[in-house]
This record gives sequence, structure tokens and C-alpha cells, in this order.
Amino acid sequence: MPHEATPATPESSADRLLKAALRVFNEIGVNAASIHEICRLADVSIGSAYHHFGSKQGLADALLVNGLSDNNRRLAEQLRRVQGAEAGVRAAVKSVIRWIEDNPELAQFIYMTADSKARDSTGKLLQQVNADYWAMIEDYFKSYVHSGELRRLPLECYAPLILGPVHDYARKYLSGQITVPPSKRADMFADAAWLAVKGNG
Amino acid sequence: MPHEATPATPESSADRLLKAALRVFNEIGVNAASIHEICRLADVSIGSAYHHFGSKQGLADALLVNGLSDNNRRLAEQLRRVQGAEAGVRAAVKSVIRWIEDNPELAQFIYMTADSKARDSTGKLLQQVNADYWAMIEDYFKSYVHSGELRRLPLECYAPLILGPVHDYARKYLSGQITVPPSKRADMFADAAWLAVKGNG
DNA sequence: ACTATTCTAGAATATTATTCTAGAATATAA
DNA sequence: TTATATTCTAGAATAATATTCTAGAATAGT
Repeated sequence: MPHEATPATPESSADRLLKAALRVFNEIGVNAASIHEICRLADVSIGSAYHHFGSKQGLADALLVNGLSDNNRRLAEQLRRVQGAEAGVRAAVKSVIRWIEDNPELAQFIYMTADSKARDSTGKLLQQVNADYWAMIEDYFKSYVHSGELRRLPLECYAPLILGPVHDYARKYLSGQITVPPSKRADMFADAAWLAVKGNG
Repeated sequence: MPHEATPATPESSADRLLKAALRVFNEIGVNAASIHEICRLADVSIGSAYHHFGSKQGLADALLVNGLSDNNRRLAEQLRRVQGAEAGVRAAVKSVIRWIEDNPELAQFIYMTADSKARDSTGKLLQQVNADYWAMIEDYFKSYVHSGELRRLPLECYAPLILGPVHDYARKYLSGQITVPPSKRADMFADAAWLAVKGNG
């Protein structure tokens, strides 16, 4: 029996659509992208596409929600594995960097098209995912403020201080303006993040 | 003579269009926004709109380019006023924060819709503006590396370290997720930025 | 096997971005 | 001033394309 090129479980229509949409959206933007073209690439009928995602924006929203959720999931996982403020900070930085390099197309889409105006249902979902992200970070770190391991700061400042530089760098990297991947700067960004939030002790 | 409500130089069609577009884009996103609606709000004909901006995307691009350019201009101005690495870092942080609070709608638009896929002419312009931004920051700081005032880092890391946290915080602020304006955190962000890039001396 | 539900299909429709033609306003030259 | 060119305004006509709709196929549940 020769090698089987097609996977045992062939991709569902929805998955093919998401994949095709990601490609086209990244190439020409959500606006310019045509549903018909995406359906053609995914080999899925218009009817199916609308059945699954409701609209072109629904497709974009799904990509956004999936991507952010996956990123959050990995971050939560990494934070669970470590103990202490410094280890947490470093794990957060590296988790995000790793996710970006494991999912460059999705990362590019997310960073480049935050156009997500809170539309109805999906808008809510998106806000939720977003809120979870910040909450997770704040939750993890607030316990270390008492012990003095962390500098006492307004809760909503930890995430920007720890991950803001990585996000900025990633944007530039994903848009092709720099070629050195963030993983090459991981320790530098981790050091900076820790320096920004560590306590006096 | 009573107070004159209308300015001596009435707003041009192009200006009215930009203003209306900004409002609508922020409310419902570039995708959902209708040119006809924008024209109605701006009291400008379809023909004029297309004469001035070529397309809906052209309108969005113009807002983006105008906004980024203005931000850059102010940043350059502030950097010119100061001497030394620390003063530069602090000026950069505060300039960006100030711009955001002076131009909240424009800032929201820029932060929320980076969807700027490099489209032809305007895409080039946008890339240029963006490149100028990073170049300005790198130029300013590279001279201070020799003297030891600044930590020696890859040039493309200064901007993310100095401004990344502010950008992250601004996004959250402009989307309404936090209410404390960045200006209230200006010193904190400036301290963190300086700590991240200052040299050993 | 029957029924309900989910999914696929693509033609028909509706929406809306863009083009086009003509004319008004404004600048430039003689 | 008059003539001429250019820029700007107008909105109806057109073209592109997102979305709806109806019908039927596949699948799951009983």
C-alpha cells in the first residue's frame, strides 16, 4: 500500500474554509477578499460557507476567536507549570513568542486585523476571550505582589509591561519589516519584562 | 455681531469626509461602513468622495496615513527638544501618550484597524510612514549606545521596549476595557522604558 | 425504516462599491 | 475681461459581490 497523501480524517468543510480564508485575508485583507474566491479555494459551496459562518465577517471572527483562544490556552498551560513571579513572567513571554512562531499566519492575521468591532454575538465572544486573557495574567501575578516578589502596580499594567514589547516586535516581524524571529530575542524580552515588574526584594 | 458658529474657512469636502468616515469606521468598522452613508453624513456627493479618495479603502488609508504622520511629527518634535538618552526615552513615552489623548478617535481607528494590507500606492505611503517612525527612534538612540548611556541592544529592539507597553495599554484604554487614561500612568511607563534600555553607567 | 437535523448546492436577489457623463466652480493665461 | 484648462461636484447607471432562499443529500437519533 503506497503512502496515503490524504489524512485518515479528511478536513471538514469548515476547516478548509478557515484555512482558505486565512490565506486570502492575509494576502489582500478582509475587505478585498471575496467569499466566492474563498469558497472556490476551499472547494466548498457558498451555501455551506454561510451555513457554518453566517457571513464573511463571521469567518474572520472565527479565525480571531480560535487564534486568541489557542494562544490563551497555551499561556494558561505554561503558567500552570511554573512557580513564582520571575518564572511566571519568563514563561509568559516565551509562551507568546513560541505561539507566534508556531502559528505565523494566524498570528499575522490577529495582529494585523484587530478590526473586530464588537458585532453582536461574535463580538461578545471576542470580548470574552480578550477579557480572559487579561484576567489570567492579572490573576497569576497579583498573588506575588504581597510577598514583595513583584513591584506593586495597578493590576492592568502587568500585561502591557510584560508582553507589550513582544507584541510590538512581533508586529514588525510578521509584517516582514524585520527578519530576526522573536525567539532569537526571547531572553532579552524576558529579562526586560522581569526588570519592569520585579519587586525590591 | 453674535458669535459665529461656522469657522471663517469652512471645512472642505475632503475634511468633512475624513471626519465622517472616522466616526462611522470607529462605530461599525470599515467593512460594514457604507460610502453612501458617509457621504450623507459629510454632505458630500459620491462623485466628490471618489474624486478625492478613489475608494472606501482610500478613505481609510488617508486616515491612517494622516494619523500616523501626525503622531510621528509630534514625536520628532519632542525628541528634538531634548538632550540625552534618558530625556529622549521619557519624551518619547510622553509624546505618544499625549498624542493618544489629544486624538482619541484617530488613535482608536489606528490601533483597531491596522488591516492595512499593502495596497498599491497608499500601501507604499503607509509603509514609508511606518518605516520613518522606526527609523526616527533608532536614529535618536543609536548615538547614545557608544557613550554607555544606553544598553547595547539590536537597534530594532529599542522601539518595542520603550513604547510597546504604552501601545498595549492604549489599545485596552481606547477599546474601553480600562478607564484610567494613559496619562495617569505616564511616569510609570516612562520609568519602565528607561529601566529597560538604560546602560550600566 | 422513519424522522429530524445538519449540511451542501448554486441560482436568484439585494446590497453597495465604483464608474461614468455632464455640468459647475475655480484657477490660469492672453 | 474673455478664453481655456483644471479641479470639483452631482447622482444616475453599472458592476461587483455579499447574502438569502429553496431544494435536496447526508447523517444522526429512535
